[in-house]
Amino acid sequence: MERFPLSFYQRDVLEVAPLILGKTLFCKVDNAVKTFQINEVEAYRGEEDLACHAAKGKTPRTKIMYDEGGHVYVYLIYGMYWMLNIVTAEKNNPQALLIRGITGFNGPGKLTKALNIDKTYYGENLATSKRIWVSNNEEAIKFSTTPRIGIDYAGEPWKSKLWRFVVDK
DNA sequence: AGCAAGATCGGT
DNA sequence: CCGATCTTGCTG
Repeated sequence: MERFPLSFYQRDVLEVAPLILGKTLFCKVDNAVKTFQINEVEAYRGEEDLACHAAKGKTPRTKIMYDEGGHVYVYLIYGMYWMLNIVTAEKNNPQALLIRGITGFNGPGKLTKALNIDKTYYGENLATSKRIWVSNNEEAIKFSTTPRIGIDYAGEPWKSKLWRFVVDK
């Protein structure tokens, strides 16, 4: 299956989330390309979403979210865990999907450690990168939604939005 | 220049 | 529940 082009990511993050669930993530680890199924993601949707880093506007860290969808947004949290995100929507509409789970690794900090993902992936283009991309497959999946994890500080209505998408077992 | 907080995780 | 660990963005 061919990798998704940038256009796949250039629509609302709430549209991309269910579409990307169950799809195949390719990542080069120790010089070998490995594949994983994406089974948990969270949507962060624009400056109005107080849980989204873009709520603070465009900064050196968040500027990639203002670029067109299909790029990678990586940042360090708690001084020790890299978070892997995929930017969605059109240019200047800052949205991103946090990858929280893939086959074999549940938890956003654990999967980036397993894939050796760090700040050097910031801005990577999923349509042309040689070390990370996503492709379609024939998987038929069902999913459930829940509130997002660890963002209670954002308050209502954001902390209650059902913007965490999980593949059913 | 200094500081508080954070999209986590593993051990008590 | 608590600590590890350090970048970021805000304040002064």
